Amino acid sequence: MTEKETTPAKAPRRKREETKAENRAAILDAARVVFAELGYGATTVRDIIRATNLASGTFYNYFKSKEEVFQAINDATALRIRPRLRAERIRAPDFESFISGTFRTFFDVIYFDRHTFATMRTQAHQVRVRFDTPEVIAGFDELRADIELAIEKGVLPRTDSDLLMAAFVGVAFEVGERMLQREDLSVAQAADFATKLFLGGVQALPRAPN
Amino acid sequence: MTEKETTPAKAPRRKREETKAENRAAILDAARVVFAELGYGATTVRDIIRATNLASGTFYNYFKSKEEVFQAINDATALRIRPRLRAERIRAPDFESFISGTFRTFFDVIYFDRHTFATMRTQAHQVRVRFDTPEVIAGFDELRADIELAIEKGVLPRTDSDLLMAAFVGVAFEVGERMLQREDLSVAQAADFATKLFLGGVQALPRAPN
Amino acid sequence: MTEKETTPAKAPRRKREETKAENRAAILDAARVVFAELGYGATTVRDIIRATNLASGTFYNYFKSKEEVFQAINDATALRIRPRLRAERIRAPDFESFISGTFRTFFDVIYFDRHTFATMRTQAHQVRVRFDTPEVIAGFDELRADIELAIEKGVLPRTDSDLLMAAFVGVAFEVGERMLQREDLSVAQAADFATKLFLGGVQALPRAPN
Amino acid sequence: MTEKETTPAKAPRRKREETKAENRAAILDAARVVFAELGYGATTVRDIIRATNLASGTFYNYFKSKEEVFQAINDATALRIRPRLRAERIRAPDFESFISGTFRTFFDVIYFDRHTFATMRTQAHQVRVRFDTPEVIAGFDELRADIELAIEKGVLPRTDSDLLMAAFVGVAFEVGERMLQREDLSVAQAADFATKLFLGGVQALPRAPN
DNA sequence: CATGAATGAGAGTTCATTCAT
DNA sequence: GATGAATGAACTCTCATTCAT
Repeated sequence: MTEKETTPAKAPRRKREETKAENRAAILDAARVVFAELGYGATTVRDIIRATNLASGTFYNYFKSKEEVFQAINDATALRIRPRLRAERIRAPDFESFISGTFRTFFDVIYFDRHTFATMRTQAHQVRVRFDTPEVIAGFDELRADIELAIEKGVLPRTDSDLLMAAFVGVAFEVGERMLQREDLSVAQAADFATKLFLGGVQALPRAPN
Repeated sequence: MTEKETTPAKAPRRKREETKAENRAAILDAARVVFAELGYGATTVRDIIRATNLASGTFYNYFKSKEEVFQAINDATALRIRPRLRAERIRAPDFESFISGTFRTFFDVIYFDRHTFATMRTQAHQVRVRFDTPEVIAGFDELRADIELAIEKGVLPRTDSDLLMAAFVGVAFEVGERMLQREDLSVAQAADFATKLFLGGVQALPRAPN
Repeated sequence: MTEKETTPAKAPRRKREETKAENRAAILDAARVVFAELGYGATTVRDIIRATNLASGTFYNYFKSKEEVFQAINDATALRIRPRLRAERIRAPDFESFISGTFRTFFDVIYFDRHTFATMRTQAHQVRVRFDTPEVIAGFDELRADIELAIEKGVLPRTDSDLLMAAFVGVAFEVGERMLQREDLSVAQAADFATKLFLGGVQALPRAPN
Repeated sequence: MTEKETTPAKAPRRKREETKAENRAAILDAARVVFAELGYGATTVRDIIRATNLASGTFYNYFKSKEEVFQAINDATALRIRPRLRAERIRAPDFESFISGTFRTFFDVIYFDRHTFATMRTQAHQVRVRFDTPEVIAGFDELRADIELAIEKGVLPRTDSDLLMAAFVGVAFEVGERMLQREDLSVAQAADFATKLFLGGVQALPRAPN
């Protein structure tokens, strides 16, 4: 019924909206790959369109600029990471499992998205670019709130929560990147390593399987 | 004696070479600022020249591309960091002072260069670019060798030295950046924090002054 | 029937393709003139665009470089010359008419294109450039095959066919050029001259009308 | 004496003039090579200087532009060819030896200069450039005067002397070029071929050694 | 005179963006 | 709404030329 007449062309209204969604998704996917390959600053709108099979003009029906695309990607990434991190923290019974759960979740996500993150490393001899935009970092910011809560409760020493956050982020991104580079490291192992380092320092680190 | 007065044949030559050195420095300085402002990928050679009062063609008397400028900046940075890190490690009597000395030195250097590093953060919605190019990383690689040595000697548990390196780098850059952002943190405090985290985990962290 | 009226969907498309064809032709025409005026080596892509009323970027929608334009011009020229030369040779009953037909055809074609070829000479103190690119030469190469055939058949002495070809080409281009320069020489006269020279040497040359 | 004091530097006056002559020659030699390699239109002053070990500024002490260099080269070439052609013509007892002597002399000269002329061919797929500038052609123009003289005397039929000249030039350059390209052709053979063609047409051509 | 760095015009080319189709 | 050619600004880089040394 709905398909019978309102659409003058062959495509029913629903089809149109599907196409729109597909085009938008195609642009976002292409942009993720291209940003990773060329770096954000160096990629041009044309680079993004080229990685798509859309016409150049079509891009502007969806986004005004590469900045807007970037924003959209980040929003989507944050949307995937943040709820999971939050759920993890809420569920955690103690500080230890709160830390291990956070690392674990983070490594899970980047492993799932490894194709996007992986290409980011291939720019040999070049500057590394990390997707730690404000939006992504914001996910960790909630974590700081919890750190501060833990300090209040006496579970953690009354330390500089901002620096602890920074250290957390640094280890998460850096160890995560190695995990993606290497083939012999599981998400569990990476999470275990980071967690032990945070809980007990180098002396507490897991023995290498070797 | 020969150095006392202006030899008519030598003075001019000296003038020329001085100008060249000045121009080269002007380009490097401008590049540092512009890279920081626009991000490495987005800056063009013209952006660099514009930040200078040289003619466009002059750039190419000194560098072939922005990549080469970047390389030169990094080489200079590495040249300042690596010898100091190496000296530090050699001097260190035990693993603890080896770690603390390394963090301390690293934070010292980036604090000294804070104007370069600081501007790098201001690119609001943009991807952060880190100056961890191969050359800089190489400085840390020597550190990995020492980590492995420490493991051999039994000073450290037989853990994954690659991941330990990664964690080290992550904390150094991330905590270092916070140190530069904030006005209430000394090099000593940042180094103390990072060192304690590495040696004893979060429980060992220093109490905040507050 | 289907061709009778303007299909609202097709008319626009046709317009586009017409414009494209026009632009391509405009570039080729401009290039012919500019190559002739400045010489091939000295003309720049921008010179070609300037001789057009297209925007600079438009050039690159059609050609990648001036080399490619040049190629296109030659292909078109060869396409006009070669089939005619071939037909001529096939039709020729004996060696004499084969030679006279070839000269005649060649002069015919360059006379038809005289506006292109003529301007080529005006570059006063400059090196002359001849449009004897591989493609054009290839037309003559077929002629060499026929020369060799004629030698096999005993119609021609067993001489150096490569040199004979060279002489043929030299005379064709050089006499052709004079023909275009002068106003008192018809295609027929030029062909007659060249043919007689080839068949009987200077003693056989036609008497000047004077 | 002359060396003792007027020259403040170590070089005596004579030395200076020698140096000047050397520099001028170096530029001309370099230009010959470069013109041949890149084609006249495409070569830049810089290309010429680069093929020299002089500084860029030095060029302008000798020539104002590449046009001027070109002029100088042609003058020199004409100076080498024209007197020889003239001597040849004067010496020739009859029309036959006049033609054969001219071809012979021309092929002699380009063979002597084969390194310059040879490189001219290597520009595969590119437009061929010939050094038949007005100056060089002028050498042949004197030949036309002789042709007309021969016609007056009745040695030659009263034909179109301009076309005969053109044919002469065409064969000379084209056959000459083949001679340089091939390794199995002597100057004598090439001259013999061209001469026989002019004197008796294709039927009179020399039998190939094969 | 030789030198070679500085200059800015101008080359080739790509880009973001528009808009007729 | 999709298309893709046109546009001209802007980019990378080279050039001819000058001139302090």
